[in-house]
Amino acid sequence: MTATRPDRARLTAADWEHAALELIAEQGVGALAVETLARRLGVTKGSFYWHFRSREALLSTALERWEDEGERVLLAQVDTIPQPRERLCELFRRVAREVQPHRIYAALLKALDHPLVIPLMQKVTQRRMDFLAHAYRQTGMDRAAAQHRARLAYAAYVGFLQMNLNLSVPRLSHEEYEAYVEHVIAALVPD
Amino acid sequence: MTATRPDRARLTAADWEHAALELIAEQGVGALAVETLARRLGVTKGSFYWHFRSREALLSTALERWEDEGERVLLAQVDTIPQPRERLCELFRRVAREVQPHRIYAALLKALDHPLVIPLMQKVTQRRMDFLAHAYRQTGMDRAAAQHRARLAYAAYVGFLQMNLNLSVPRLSHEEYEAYVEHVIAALVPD
DNA sequence: CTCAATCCATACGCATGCGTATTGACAGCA
DNA sequence: TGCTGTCAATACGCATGCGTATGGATTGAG
Repeated sequence: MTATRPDRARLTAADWEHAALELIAEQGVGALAVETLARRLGVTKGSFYWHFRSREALLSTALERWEDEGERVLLAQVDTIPQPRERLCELFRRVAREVQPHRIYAALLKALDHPLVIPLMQKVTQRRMDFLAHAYRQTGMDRAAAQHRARLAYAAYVGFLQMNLNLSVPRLSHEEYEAYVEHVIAALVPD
Repeated sequence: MTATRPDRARLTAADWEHAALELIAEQGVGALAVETLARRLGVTKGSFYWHFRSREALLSTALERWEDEGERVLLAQVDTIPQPRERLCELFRRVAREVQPHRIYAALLKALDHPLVIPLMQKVTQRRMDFLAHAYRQTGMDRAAAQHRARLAYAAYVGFLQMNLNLSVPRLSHEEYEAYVEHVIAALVPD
């Protein structure tokens, strides 16, 4: 685990994957080009094709890495909160706070053309909606209502990301943002 | 206004624009290529560059056309409903029914990289959110709450489109879909 | 010190897709 | 009938970006 890749001359596959995710976060999946990445890392294509079979291969493993490192931490933390309603509120608040980690997610929303991105996002979406539905279920909702509410809440999340990160709809001030989050919690968390 | 372009030999700019929107709806903005379109229309590039200066020019006018023809009808119809709450419910239900017209919108959500798409979507988003905020205001909400609720509702709309049209998250049956819409209305329309 | 494995540079081939240049076909009109 | 404007076909140039081929440099093991 080398800290943020000091500039030792030789690279590893993981370095390429991290750089790829960084580039995706900044400019989207479409901007992920081999020579662009190479320039960023101070090498040439020659290096890349030693570590990876193809551009697709890099994208594939990078996305895999993102899925692994992504949400485990957050969900694990939130899962320890005993009160069901409090757990949902806290989940919403924490998700609202972490704007940075969502940059890649927002970029992937713009790449739902791509054959590698689609199944990944399907998995992630399903897992998260299941988590939400389970949480809602524990607040006393019946099965159907919990699933509908989970879908609604996750749609609101996805749409919000789309509007704020991909569009730059008139930026919310910090106060407005906090107020919005509380409004959402009031509207989507029962009682 | 020729009905769905009968195959007269000569084409007009409007034909290209319609075909462009059709292609965008099916395969996204990225798939909008000059020669692809030409093949569809049974001609070659030579024709295209008589009608348009460039690919960007076509995309630009096609998007303009979409914005014009898009939402005016729906919003005008809904705007005639006197009761504020009933107006919101009806808006939600009608939007829910029209799945087809949203295909282009969903495609544009995947193209929020593109310099022509971004400002267009900003305009459309802002206009629709203002409409929603106004409607919520008329149900008795204060200004801030109405804007937050409008943002939430529109985010839910965008996210839902993204999940259903761009992802193909486990398709909802017709009954489930209807139930979901009613759940959303219950959650997002006051009283 | 030598050798082999690892990592990278350089130079190329190739496909795609935009845009241009030139010529051709066909209409209506004089 | 000939002319002109409109629409289209063909052939090309050019840029981008992927992938390959081949050789050079560095490192660690023996």
